[in-house]
Amino acid sequence: MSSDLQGFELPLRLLLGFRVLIDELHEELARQGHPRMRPMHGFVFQAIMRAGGRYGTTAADLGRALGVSKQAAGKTIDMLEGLGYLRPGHDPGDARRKTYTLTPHAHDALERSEQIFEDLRDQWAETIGEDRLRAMVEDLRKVTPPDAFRLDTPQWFNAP
Amino acid sequence: MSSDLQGFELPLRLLLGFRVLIDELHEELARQGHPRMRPMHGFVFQAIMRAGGRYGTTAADLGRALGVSKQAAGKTIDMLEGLGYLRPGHDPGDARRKTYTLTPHAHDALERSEQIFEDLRDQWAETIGEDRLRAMVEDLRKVTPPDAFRLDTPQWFNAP
DNA sequence: CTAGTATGGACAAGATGGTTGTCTATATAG
DNA sequence: CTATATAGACAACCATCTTGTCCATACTAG
Repeated sequence: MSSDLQGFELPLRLLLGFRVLIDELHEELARQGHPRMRPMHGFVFQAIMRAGGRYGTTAADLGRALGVSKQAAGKTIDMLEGLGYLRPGHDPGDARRKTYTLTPHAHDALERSEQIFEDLRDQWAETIGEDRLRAMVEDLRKVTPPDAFRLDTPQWFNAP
Repeated sequence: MSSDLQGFELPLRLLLGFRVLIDELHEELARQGHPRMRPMHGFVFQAIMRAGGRYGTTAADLGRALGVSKQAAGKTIDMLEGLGYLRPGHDPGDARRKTYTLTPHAHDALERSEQIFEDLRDQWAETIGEDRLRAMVEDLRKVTPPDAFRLDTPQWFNAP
């Protein structure tokens, strides 16, 4: 980055760091049988695991978890179901709820993501040192909200 | 963040760190007379300053600099011109080029952004320590591309 | 000088991914 | 039993970026 960015360097490096990890994750995921996974799908899977109830997660649940409308969440669910990552079900105690749970294919994607992130983390540790990397994450925890799972609008940096 | 994210923590914290800075920047910018500035406009201003020629930057220049189509860049330019951040001009040596340069209002926004980022940086330094913060940026420099000004598609984490 | 090629800008159409609003069916609280 | 809240389906709309086409201007090789 050229010298004239000065004050912009901290945010920019954070964004670039994120991009580097995410881009490499998805290159590798594509090689490992998940070519259609998109950058946010891993987060969506996590949200689906945690947001729902006993019998799975509904579009409304997911929308609340991700901070988007239930309609937007519904479209994401349709796509993921089409890709074989979600399986529909129902809640025997509430006939309104159309639930979804992760398929084995989705669990495979999550496990591979974990492994790939771990490998990338190890590469970073080799470059900057394990202690420094640990310090970085620890420090970031101190300056970011503790439980920010919602990213609020996924297009937040384009949003009006 | 709950414990089960494990490997996702590094990328997530990087993204959250970026969001925290950008959100606070724009809250403060709004207070300081720039309520319509959007998260990427600061980067666009930087790109406009550096991407063009002697007489300013064209939509095609900007598109190349940002990694988007010239049409998309043109729409961004239209919006920024409408907000009073860009002034049209022309290149006396090339009648095809419709150039744009930053207005004083845009320079004001850039200066205020610099100042606000500096203040936010100081807050972080107070929380985690000046040395640790410096180490963080230094380390991120080592693991990110040196001159990545292009963010390639601005919607990269939604892109197909 | 001229012919061919490259580039800037305008315009239109389409994809994507989000929004709000409305409707019906089911649940739940009083 | 009635009133209210919520799930889901459907439709309309909006924003942003894309591709493709077209014309005017510039550049380069002969």
